[in-house]
Amino acid sequence: MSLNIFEGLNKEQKEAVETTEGALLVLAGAGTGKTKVLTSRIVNILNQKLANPTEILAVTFTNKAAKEMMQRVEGLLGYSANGFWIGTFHSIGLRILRRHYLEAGLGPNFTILDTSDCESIIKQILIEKNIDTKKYPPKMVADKISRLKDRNILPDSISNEDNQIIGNIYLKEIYTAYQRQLRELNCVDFGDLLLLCVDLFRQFPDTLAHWQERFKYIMVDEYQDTNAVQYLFIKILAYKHRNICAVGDDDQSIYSWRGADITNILRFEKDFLGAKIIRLEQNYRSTTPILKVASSVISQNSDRHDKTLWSEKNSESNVKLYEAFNSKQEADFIATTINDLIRKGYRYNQVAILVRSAFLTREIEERLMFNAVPYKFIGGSRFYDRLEIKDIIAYLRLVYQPLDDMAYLRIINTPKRGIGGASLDKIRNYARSNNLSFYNASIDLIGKSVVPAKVEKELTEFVNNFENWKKLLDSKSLGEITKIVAEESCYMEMWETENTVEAKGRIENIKELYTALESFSSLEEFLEHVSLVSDIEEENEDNKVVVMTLHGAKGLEFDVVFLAGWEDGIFPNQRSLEDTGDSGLQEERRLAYVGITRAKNDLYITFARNRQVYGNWQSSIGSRFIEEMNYNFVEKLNENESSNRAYEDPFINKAFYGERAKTTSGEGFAKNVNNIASGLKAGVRVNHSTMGEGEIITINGPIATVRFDKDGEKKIMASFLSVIKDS
DNA sequence: TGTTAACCGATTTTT
DNA sequence: TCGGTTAACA
Repeated sequence: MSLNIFEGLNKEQKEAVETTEGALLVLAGAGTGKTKVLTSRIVNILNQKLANPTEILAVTFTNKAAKEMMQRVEGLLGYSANGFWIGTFHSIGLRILRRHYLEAGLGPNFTILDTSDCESIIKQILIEKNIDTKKYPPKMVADKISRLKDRNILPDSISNEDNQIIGNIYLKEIYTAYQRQLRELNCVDFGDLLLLCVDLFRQFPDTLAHWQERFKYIMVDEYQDTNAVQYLFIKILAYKHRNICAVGDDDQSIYSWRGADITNILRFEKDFLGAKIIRLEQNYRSTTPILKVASSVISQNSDRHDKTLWSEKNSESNVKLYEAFNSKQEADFIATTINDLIRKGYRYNQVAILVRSAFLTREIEERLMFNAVPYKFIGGSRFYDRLEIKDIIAYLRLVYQPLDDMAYLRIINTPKRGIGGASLDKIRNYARSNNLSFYNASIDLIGKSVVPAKVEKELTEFVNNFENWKKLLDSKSLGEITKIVAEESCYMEMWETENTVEAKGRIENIKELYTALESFSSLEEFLEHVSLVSDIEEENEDNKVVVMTLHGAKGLEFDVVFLAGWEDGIFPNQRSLEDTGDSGLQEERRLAYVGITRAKNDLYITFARNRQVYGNWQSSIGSRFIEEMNYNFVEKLNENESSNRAYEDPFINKAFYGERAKTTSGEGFAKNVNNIASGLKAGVRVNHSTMGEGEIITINGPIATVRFDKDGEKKIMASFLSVIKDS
């Protein structure tokens, strides 16, 4: 057993596995076998008896990655890895918080709120503070707080710069109120899972010492995606033994907008002095042409660890580039090409279509359907996020924890029980003044005639139901209990009476939930799973083409990949450039790199010169990333085809085939092509849905300066303007 | 309290 | 264009 873990490892991989002591950064390019290194390394440490399984901490970002690591370790060891500290950052944080909940200022059995729960709390706070939620959407504010948490900033330590004004008050006030509210509800959000851990370590040195002592070896996967808190969490824990191994690829850092800080990986050597760096550059996934194209694009980025992937998989087949006249033609090309591939012996599930934004899949899906290509879209709404599932889970949460006001509020009037805003206000007041949860207040209120008799009757039934359901916990399985809950609450009936296709789907989902529940041994375990895991395990190995966003494809590989919608403005995404300038462009480029390196054998890149966006046609030019590709390895599929030259605009053709203004933020004529095609230019009278009519003064790419008849000069998004035709 | 009409706004989403 | 949210009604 102990000998064969080195079998099949290349020199660098072997070195990484053998380097157990000190700080080690493994720069693992796409497809270079990083999981293999991590798992072999864990097993090597165990084999050498350097540590017990519980003294090794291995953190990942996704449950999927954690699960895979677990399974591969088990495969190498030959026994179960249950009890190993292999998990996502959040699940590890949770494990620690559960043990130290009092020190962390939490109650027992605290619950984890999802993003939408958090947003509704923020919304409540904004309304209470008289802030216009149209001007300051709760989602935006929640996002700001979440980013602060990513950076290890609690309300007290917020800097002046970060303490923005929201309406008439400071962000700090909202953040403080939010945290107070979470604690009152005995809840944490995702950010808290790590933030509170780090804070706990800061406040309780003994507790920290215990964990520092314990974890002799620490490993971090996808290090390029760590945020400041995660970095701190790891760094603090590694302080005692100083054995930290980070594995990642700065070129695949694509989550900065979620707080990931690429500088963590870029400055690893400075943070961990004496750190060793090992580069894994041999790629076992893609053919040489694919890697050449990937390298040529990513090498345009300035802020990166230099490395070059190579492969022994040579191929005659270059990367294929297809230019479509419009998005329909692009989608048809993809669908018919897939059908050709199937005829050549490929299976549907070897093929993936990846796009920058989810809206791009709409037309593709339509043409796939038209051309009878079976597909599945991955990403969309997650199982546990579905309305009906969240409702049922709210019932279960309230069975488990009567203090859970969020759950109560969600379902008290679902299905309709005639308990609306007015009655709820009375319950809320009673609960507040008696310091009770909504549920307990409801129990108290029965017989007090505070609420109308009809409401009181409904409340009685509601409470009685819950008391009965609680009694079932010991005698029945979770699936059975849930079925009883769904039926006795009349929740199922609500959908059954609707009798639409949609309602039928919801009923199916709920039934699927019954089944899924059977694999959990306790309600507690299930509720924890729901909070930290986004989806029910998908075991279906359907033979279908996969359609998803580039972000969703990270970590996956396919024989054939189609990268669609490579148009400037769409990819790289306009907003990304506007918001974050050059660093935004670099991240988009990394996204391109991630997309390209998903392909094992065949890669198709497509773009459409005309595309319908939000109902109106937009003209675009090819993505600048296309021009960055090494053309020795690119085959233009329709270079001389004249049939799709219906849109013969010499200006646009020049923009695509000729030189382009070399700017990072996309200024210059290239981006104005869209505007010119839609008739937007200086001097033209335009209409804006809220500002009314006005005249364009200047226009630069997506931003137009317009003198409005009513409000004077304003900068406005060009896409929101429509040309007024003179009569 | 519940239903309908207009209105706005619109990337990416591992936990 | 489309879907989610709000404001106005019945």
